[in-house]
Amino acid sequence: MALEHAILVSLLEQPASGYELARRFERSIGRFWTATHQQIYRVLKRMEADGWITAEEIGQDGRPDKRSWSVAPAGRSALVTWLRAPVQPETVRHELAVKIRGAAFDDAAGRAALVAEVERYRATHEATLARYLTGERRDFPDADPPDAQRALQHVVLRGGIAYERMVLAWLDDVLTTLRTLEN
Amino acid sequence: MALEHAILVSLLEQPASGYELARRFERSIGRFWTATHQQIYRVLKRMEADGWITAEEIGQDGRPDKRSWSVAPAGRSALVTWLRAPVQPETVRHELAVKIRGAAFDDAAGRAALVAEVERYRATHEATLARYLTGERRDFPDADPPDAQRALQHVVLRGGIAYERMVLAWLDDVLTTLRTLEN
DNA sequence: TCCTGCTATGCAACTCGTTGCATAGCAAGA
DNA sequence: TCTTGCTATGCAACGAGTTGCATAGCAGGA
Repeated sequence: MALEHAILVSLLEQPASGYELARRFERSIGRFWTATHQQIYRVLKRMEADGWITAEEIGQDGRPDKRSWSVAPAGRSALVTWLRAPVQPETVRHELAVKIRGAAFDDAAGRAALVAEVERYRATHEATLARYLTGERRDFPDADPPDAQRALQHVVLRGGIAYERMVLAWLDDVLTTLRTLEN
Repeated sequence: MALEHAILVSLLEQPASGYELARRFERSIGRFWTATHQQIYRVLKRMEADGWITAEEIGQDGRPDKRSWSVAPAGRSALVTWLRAPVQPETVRHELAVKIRGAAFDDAAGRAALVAEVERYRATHEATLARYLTGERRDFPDADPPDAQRALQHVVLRGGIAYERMVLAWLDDVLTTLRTLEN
């Protein structure tokens, strides 16, 4: 219900083609909202029909043409309306937590496999944290960024960093707990 | 794709009716997996057809009959198969983060409204943390719980507590940032 | 007495998200 | 030369999740 609005924010920060949006959703925006290129193209079409965004055709030689999308006034006012509506409680899907509780109904071999899986999972989160920290040093070197847009981007990034640190600490707790059960 | 498995774990921990499951999903399981009663009833029907669970009819006077579900051997082996498969990367939907970045494109009045909204949101998370801590004191008073099932439930609960603490700290950061922008 | 809320289950319609596939040309490496 | 991978867009089908509504009896308070 809010993919439209995530796209509006991203396009206001910087106009983009569907393909570029999909890559942003893999990177920075994917930190708090995931979407595939299919969803994005479908929603872009609907948003164009609603007059929320307008396209500029860009011919490129050697590559397929692309359509660069910008936010129209109607899109901007739709965004503002949504911004001022109450925040919906977040919906959570932590598959790993289900598996951890499920491990009580598997045997020692299954729990050993889960330990390996948690270690793999931990490595991906460690890599994500490293990526965030690199991005922070690159994009926010000043202690006090001046404009609102950058300050808000930074505080959201700090949220991502805090989340990853919390996850890593918890996964260590999980590993300790799982290993204790093997004795 | 994994609601079935969350239900299997819950029913292995304790058999339940669809209605009771729905309440568990509002409470403890909802910490890491949300589901409405509609989803649950539909999935239970499919799981019964697949022979994963069996029902025991319980007649109650003064109340509608209920069907108490237990996990059949086929369900248990389906769970074990799933437990040993790789964990899918979690899909995130943080509407609030979208709104925070979107606030750069609203005016001072809109940002003031967002501050109020973040405060309301913060209060719900503070209440959730309090609920978790109360539950922890009630269900895990010992330093070292003996059996695997309880130890695993506890480590998942500690994850929920760590998450809520992280969110509260981040929301304070967000409020400070938003208020700085007003000057 | 009426209204609200709880237990208990379910249908129907709709939207959202996922997966597989298709096109098409260029660049770079094996 | 062949294959892989990247840019760039899209269709079709399916599965998952959401919303509104319906039934039904009991308990408790206004």
